[in-house]
Amino acid sequence: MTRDTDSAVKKGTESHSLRHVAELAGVSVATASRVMSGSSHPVSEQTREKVLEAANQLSFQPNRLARALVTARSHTVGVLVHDISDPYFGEIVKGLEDGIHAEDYRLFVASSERDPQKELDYVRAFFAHQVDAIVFAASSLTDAAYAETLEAMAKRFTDGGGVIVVLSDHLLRGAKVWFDNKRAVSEMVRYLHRRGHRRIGYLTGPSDLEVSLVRLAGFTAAAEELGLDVGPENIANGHFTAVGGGEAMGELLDRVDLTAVLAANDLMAIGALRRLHSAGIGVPDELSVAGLDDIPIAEYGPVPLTTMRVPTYQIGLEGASLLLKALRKEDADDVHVTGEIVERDSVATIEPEQ
Amino acid sequence: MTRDTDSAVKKGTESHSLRHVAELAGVSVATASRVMSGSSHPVSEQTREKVLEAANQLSFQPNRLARALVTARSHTVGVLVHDISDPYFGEIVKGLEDGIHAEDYRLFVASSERDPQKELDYVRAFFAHQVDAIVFAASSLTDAAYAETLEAMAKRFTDGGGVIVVLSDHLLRGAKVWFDNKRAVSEMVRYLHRRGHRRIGYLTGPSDLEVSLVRLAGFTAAAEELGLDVGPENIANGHFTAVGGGEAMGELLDRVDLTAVLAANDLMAIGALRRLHSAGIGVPDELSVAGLDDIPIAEYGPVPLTTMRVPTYQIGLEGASLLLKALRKEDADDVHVTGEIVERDSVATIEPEQ
DNA sequence: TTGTAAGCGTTATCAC
DNA sequence: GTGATAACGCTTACAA
Repeated sequence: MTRDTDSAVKKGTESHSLRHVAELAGVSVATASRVMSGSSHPVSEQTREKVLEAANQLSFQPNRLARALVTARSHTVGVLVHDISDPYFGEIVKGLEDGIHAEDYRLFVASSERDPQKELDYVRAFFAHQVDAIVFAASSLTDAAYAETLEAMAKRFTDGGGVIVVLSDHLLRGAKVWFDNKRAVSEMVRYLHRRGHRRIGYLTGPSDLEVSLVRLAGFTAAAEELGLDVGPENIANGHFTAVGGGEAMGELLDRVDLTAVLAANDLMAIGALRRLHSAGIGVPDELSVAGLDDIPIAEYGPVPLTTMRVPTYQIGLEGASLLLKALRKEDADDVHVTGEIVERDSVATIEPEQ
Repeated sequence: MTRDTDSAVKKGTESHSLRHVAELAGVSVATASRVMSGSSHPVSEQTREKVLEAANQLSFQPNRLARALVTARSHTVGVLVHDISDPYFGEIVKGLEDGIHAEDYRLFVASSERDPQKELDYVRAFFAHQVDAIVFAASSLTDAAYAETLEAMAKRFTDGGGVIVVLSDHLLRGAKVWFDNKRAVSEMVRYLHRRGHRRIGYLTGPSDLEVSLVRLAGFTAAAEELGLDVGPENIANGHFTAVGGGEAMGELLDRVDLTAVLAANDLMAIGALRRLHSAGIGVPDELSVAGLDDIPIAEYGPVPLTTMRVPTYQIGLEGASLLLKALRKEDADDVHVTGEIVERDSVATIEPEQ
């Protein structure tokens, strides 16, 4: 019961299968496959050329889906981010993509918007599409039911040979590219201290986000270490946005008298900057402001922001490298990347008091 | 020659196939398929429940690759952008993703970096992965060999039932979401004119990019229409970056005396802003500057930038809707989206001269 | 309403 | 060095 044996060598517009190539080359499908897949199985040079010629003539493209079905390797990777329109994640995705392109892997991208349900949906969808690896670019959410489900799913995935890479603090274990958020914040606090600041405020992010907690820990740890007098009144929280930063800044302004404010991320710092601007408070003359991340906007804000550069592109690239290694069953250590302080104009050097 | 009939109902950690579900439910694979795929083929309520129960117990996830192989629908879409770390594309991708998520489509993302070879590679890879549709988010490149190859590939793709969506000026035809770049620039010129400006400069982008040409055409058309005196000396070109904009601004400064400068995009405008700032030229008091796109940075620049908002998220969303319609063989008209001018602080109203 | 079996486009096993 | 042919996990005639 053949379908269209006759149409064998029709050089039309439809997509051709290995069978067409084989027929045109006058060889078996098996042989054609061996040539096209770069198999190690021997094929005579003459035959190889015939096949290549036929494939070329038909513009043959092997169907990766079919190949995936039999090899159990889809050559696809799923990456989960919080928001793909955020350049932070955009850079990571770019690094990942550049890293896996060479080995001919493709990237599925999903933006969860920090919605636990959506996040689980996307991971499930990745599974359905048989991705070889999943990259969690963002930190995990702190929803209990979500955590449990995700962990169970991850276990099945890795047990089945799937690779998990995390590029952030995450409840899931897997190959990890590691930017030490706690240490980064501590370092920024020490930097401010070095510039003479003693009364320092902190704008923290939403407490249901792991990063928020970690970064906050970095602040309190450094404050304690340096013997700074920071109580709860020195800390205000808001969303990881400019608006959130502005509001938090407003709170702090009402509560305490400070010489410097550190924000949990640049967006919040920019919001703080704008708030101070509209309140007529000069930066850095009356109050210093520092951020964290060095997003593109940081440079162009009302006052060029002093912040710490998180090497996002590199994180993506290292993640890709780790992922590829894991896929090859090579083991590799977690990678630790470090940021560096980018000094711009938002922090003043002052005479230390007390 | 059965493989592991015995392991039928093993509730382990490996991934299960329809066969396992069928065996656990005590039905045939066909019946299980009919339930899981939501087929219209009748299945008794009792059987359906048994199957659902079994699937649930095994956490069964249908293998989309296998399904795609037989239905010739992969439920994947590829999107090609110039740079995924650019929020312009990030927003589009987000809109696309949100739009196709509901219908359970997944998104492959590829960043071509405007490299013709890379772009073709990615498109070929999309084909190999049997995407149902390809979205060209960025304008096409103007390389002749590239154009020819791409056109041939596109023809084969659409002939085979593939859907092409373009979200920008593109050599390829397909469902189109349309932002009239020429008109947008013209409108900005008219806006500057309304604010009293007569001596207007233009910072244009690289001439090997279609958008550059189209936007430039918008400038010259409006200038002519308004009887403005703009010769070649009023136009400087540079890359679509802040650095490029700064350099182009420098050129203009050396050549002509202007009251306003329009940049082909916001990044260039910001570059111009910075250049003017360091040259001690006040914006908007001494010179007005306007951009185009309304990227996130626009608001936070040295001077909040007056520009035109390109509804990127909406473009993505409409693109998704068009794509879904085409996939359903419904026909739909191209969608025309419009931008609106966002007035900030970089443009002054002046007394028209001459 | 259910089941049997062919087939999607590959690769892999086994003969020759 | 080459070729049949059985998978991979699913859908879909066609039968029953």
